[in-house]
Amino acid sequence: MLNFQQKVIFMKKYFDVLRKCPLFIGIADEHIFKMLNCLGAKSESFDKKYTIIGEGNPAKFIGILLSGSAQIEQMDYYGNRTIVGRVEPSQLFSEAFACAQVDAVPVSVIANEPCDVFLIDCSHILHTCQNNCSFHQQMIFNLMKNLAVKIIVFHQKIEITSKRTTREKLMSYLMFCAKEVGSNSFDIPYDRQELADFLEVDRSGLSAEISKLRKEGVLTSTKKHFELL
Amino acid sequence: MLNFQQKVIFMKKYFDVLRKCPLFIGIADEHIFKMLNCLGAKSESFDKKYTIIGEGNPAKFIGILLSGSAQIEQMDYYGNRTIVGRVEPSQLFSEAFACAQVDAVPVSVIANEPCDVFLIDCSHILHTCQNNCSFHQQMIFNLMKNLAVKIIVFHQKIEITSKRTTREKLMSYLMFCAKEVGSNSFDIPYDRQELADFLEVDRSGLSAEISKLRKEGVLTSTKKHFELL
DNA sequence: ATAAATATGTTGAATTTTCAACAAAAGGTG
DNA sequence: CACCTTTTGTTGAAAATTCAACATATTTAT
Repeated sequence: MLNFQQKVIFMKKYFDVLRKCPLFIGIADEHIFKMLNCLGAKSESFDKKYTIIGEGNPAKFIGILLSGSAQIEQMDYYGNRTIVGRVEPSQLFSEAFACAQVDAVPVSVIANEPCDVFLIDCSHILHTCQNNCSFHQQMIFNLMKNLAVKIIVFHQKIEITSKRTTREKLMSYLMFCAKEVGSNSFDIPYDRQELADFLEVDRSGLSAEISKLRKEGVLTSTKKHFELL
Repeated sequence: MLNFQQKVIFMKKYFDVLRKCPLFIGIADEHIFKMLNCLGAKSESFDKKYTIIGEGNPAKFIGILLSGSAQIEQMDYYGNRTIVGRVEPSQLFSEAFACAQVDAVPVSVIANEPCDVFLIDCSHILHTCQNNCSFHQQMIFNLMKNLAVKIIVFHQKIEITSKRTTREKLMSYLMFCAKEVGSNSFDIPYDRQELADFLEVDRSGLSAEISKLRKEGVLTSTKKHFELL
């Protein structure tokens, strides 16, 4: 009951976020509420650094991030972290694992800041709902497109991390950021350790490389802000 | 007309391959022929080393590999090749780019051996066909699941290539292969250069590492056959 | 405001990779 | 079978990464 109340609060508070969610593209505003009920969305909140979805657990839920930001992380048995990607409000997470119905999610989804989320039981997405909700087909189509876009993002990550040197990885990444925002001046979402874990390099070596690039006049940077010269 | 004849020949010759294609799961045999026509599938053949889909071109087609094998390759501006993955008969390729409707495919699909393929114009998949083919929804669903599985595969690749040393990358990959076939004795699909390009390491260093592992008694191998001890 | 905790930058040594060049083995072809 | 081509293995030198340890900012909490 309490959860139901929170769900209603979230739906109102984050309506603008929800209508931008890839899951609801092409679906009229007035139907989004109905669908979230139909899908049995559960509302949850997570504090900074908390695990939203834990590595190794079965993939039960598709997540919609409503506020805050989260990171997709992979850990190997040596404890080395790889940051696979980042989740911003409106975006889905864990949808691939839910759709592929994997026994064990190979990543963790970690809250970077306090996060509000909706979690949708994937069985409600993969099987038509009892009410035979007419928007289900549109949603499957949306999910399909969303997954296709995520694969493009993976290709971009491979293009960056397949480079052999820290400098090349960093420059590939920064040039990609610049291209994306359409400016040589931009902020990156990662701190140094996170950037290192995203680029799959050593943090201290990354710091050294950034200093070197500064001295060479290739870029200026303060913390998370970069400018390519 | 000639192409239509070849299409019919392919449909008959490769029917067992087609019915295993992720696109046609849950669709009765007798409907697959009809659908391929409905989708306007084009049949094509490629010789070894030929480019089936070229990097930089717009994503127009979803491919179904009927025979042979193909590789997904990425090239950077230095000419360094990264092998993203491999395509075996029955599998789809380029479907993510087609579904995401990208302007420029970021990879090339290269025939490893002589290949027969079907190419389906993605507009026929993304928009309901004129005949309002009743299997279209099932196909979208299948495509969605297929894309989800491919994302899992990307996570596996990242788990392997995010390792920092050639040895760790190699061992991760080999252990993954062993797990997949359920035996410590298995063949890999790559030759040395291809394996190096898949693991994103130097070929000669990879050869040296394999030799070292042999001497240490960790594995035996001849060409593409490996056995973990 | 101060202390504590976290993040970033710096450095040198050890390890590892890459690169280039070549040798040896395997495969294909006339 | 001999020749040519391709693949694989080997090596040493140069370059780059990682690792550990520490210095310096910066942020957070009390």
